[in-house]
Amino acid sequence: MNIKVTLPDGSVRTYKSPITVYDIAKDISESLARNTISAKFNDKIVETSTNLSNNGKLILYTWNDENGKKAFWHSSSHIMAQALEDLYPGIKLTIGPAIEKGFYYDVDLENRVISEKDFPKIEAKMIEIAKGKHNFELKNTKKADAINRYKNENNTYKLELIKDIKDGEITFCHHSDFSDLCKGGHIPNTGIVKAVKLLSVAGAYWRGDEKNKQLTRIYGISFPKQKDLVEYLSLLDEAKKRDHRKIGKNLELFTFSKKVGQGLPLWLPNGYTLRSRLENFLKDVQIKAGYEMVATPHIGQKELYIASGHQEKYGDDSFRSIKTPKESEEFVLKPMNCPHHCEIFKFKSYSYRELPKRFAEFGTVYRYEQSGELHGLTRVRGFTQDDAHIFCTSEQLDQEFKNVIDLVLYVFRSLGFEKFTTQVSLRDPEKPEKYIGSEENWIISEKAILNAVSDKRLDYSVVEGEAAFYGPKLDFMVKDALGRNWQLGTIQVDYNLPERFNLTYKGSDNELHRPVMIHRAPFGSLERFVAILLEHTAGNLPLWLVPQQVAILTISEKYEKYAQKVLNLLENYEIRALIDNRSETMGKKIRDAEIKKLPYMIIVGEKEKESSTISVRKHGGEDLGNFKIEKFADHVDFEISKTLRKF
RNA sequence: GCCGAUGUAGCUCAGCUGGCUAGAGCAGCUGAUUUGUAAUCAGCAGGUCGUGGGUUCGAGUCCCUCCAUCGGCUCCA
Repeated sequence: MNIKVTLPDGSVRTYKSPITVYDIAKDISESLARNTISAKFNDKIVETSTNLSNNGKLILYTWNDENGKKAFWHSSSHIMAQALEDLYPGIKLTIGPAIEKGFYYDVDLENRVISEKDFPKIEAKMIEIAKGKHNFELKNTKKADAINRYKNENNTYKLELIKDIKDGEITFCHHSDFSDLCKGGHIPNTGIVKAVKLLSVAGAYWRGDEKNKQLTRIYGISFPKQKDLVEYLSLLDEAKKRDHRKIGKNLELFTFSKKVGQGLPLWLPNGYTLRSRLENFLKDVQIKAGYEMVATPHIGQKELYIASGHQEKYGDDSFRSIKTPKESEEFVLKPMNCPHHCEIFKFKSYSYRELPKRFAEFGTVYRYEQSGELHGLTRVRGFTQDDAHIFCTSEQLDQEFKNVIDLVLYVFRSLGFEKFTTQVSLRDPEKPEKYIGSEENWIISEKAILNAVSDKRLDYSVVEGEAAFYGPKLDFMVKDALGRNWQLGTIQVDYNLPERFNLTYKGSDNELHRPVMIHRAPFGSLERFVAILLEHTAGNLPLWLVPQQVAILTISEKYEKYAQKVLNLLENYEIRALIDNRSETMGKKIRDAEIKKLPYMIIVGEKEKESSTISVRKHGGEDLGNFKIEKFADHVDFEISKTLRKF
């Protein structure tokens, strides 16, 4: 029997069935066959050794394809599992998938411990196995046999996995004398793996549930060439240099103190300048967008959070309430601003004509994050949200939501975040007890968000179970230097708090109606935003934002007066500059200004003083030559206008 | 919170298998130098080696507690 195989370019080839993926690749070209390490047939990942016996669409993958890497890394995790079984007999294997960069395997070591010191011997074992060029073979196994095997091994994890798979669909992957329950997606043989590096060891709960046993997870990465590994490791090194914690220290932006407490950032003068510049930027934009600034205290009575539902939801896991001399009184450090803003809305009664009301506040909030979760400025216990709550009618919801999206996009563009993803977070349909509010309201709000994102043509993904407990949300995610995703901007629809706070407005029908509330924060938090911004720019902040834009370097102390004059003139053009008049060489002053990442260096000496000009050097080394000060100011304006456009 | 690792001067780091008063570079201070596009020279000062306990004749070094940090897991209003 003949089968027709359609290739990605649309061409159709006819083969005698059955035929392996490898043989088809070979028919196309020898080199393709050599490089093909995985494939997809009719939307299902197959092995290169898989026999095809019906018509279908075939995509061949090499190392250069995402799916090729996936098969490569997944196969590498099998090799690691074999190495681990060899070195630590009796361990229990659980799962070992490929991830975005590399792979891991979760094992139950019982009472043994693996630490980084053990990596070299595991790596050596892996390479030894790889060199054996063992073929990966996927074989069907009867459910009963699989169960028997893992019963003998006393591996409850695998038994749990098998329970959920139908008989007839259970496959094991074999290579060398190793085999593992596996649904497939392997490279042809172990010999293709030439370079291996284990990266870290960590605890990970079985099935991701804190209540389950904690297993040992070993992360690793592998490559088809040693050179690729060396390149990857140097890339990792480079990324580490962009770590905002390091840059924050070098540029004297922020610090932490053991005495003040973990997760409580202290902003240094430079950091404060940066932060307040961001605040002012957003303040201006928001005023143009019809927001009104408000301010609320850092604490509120416990009753406020009982009313909002936060106390019930988070009370036990947050900072405990503050007692006063009065026995019955309890205050809570505010973990969010919404309840306060609801009370602001209640200050007076609104007519539908006055809506939407948009109350904005840079509100500092405190959340007791688990100690192991704290991370530089990206995850802290005290932070400032660029918060606002929009109270509007149901009819206004769609438009308001879209306006907020536009605002977030403007903010991101002004700060150079071109690469971001958006995520729509909905309820977990399995766990309704996690959420408050009526079914009907959830449906309306989820629909409003989905409408808005498709209307705005955002590239979004939908994740169930990630919603806030009071409503669904749209998050803007940006990666840090090491590729970890962080949520920055967020927009959330909420029908519940207006209900709980009994918020109303007078409609055109002279009846009272319930407003809808939108929670939104374009930065998310100033702390996290600054962190990600630093990692993105490696500390080379946008010119309009950087605390000091120019260093005026004097050739010698004789030119201090002229430098002062230049500084004053620059100030007239609202250019922020400092003078370096130390008794140091020009080379030294330039070096220091470079390290501090000042965008411009102005050099003043005899020449400049005589001609009333300045010599300008750009950060990074480019000599821009001699300028009149007005011309330089024009240049700076022009450079700023490249990133900062009018809202 | 859990698993693993780390913690030496303001910063970056050295200090081998426990053995005289714990070192270096940068930053700081003092002085000399008055400089033309990424480090001028000299001198000085700076550390109860994260904390508390233990083992030992002797601990920066070994063991335990706690604290903090890093990489993950879980969590993230």
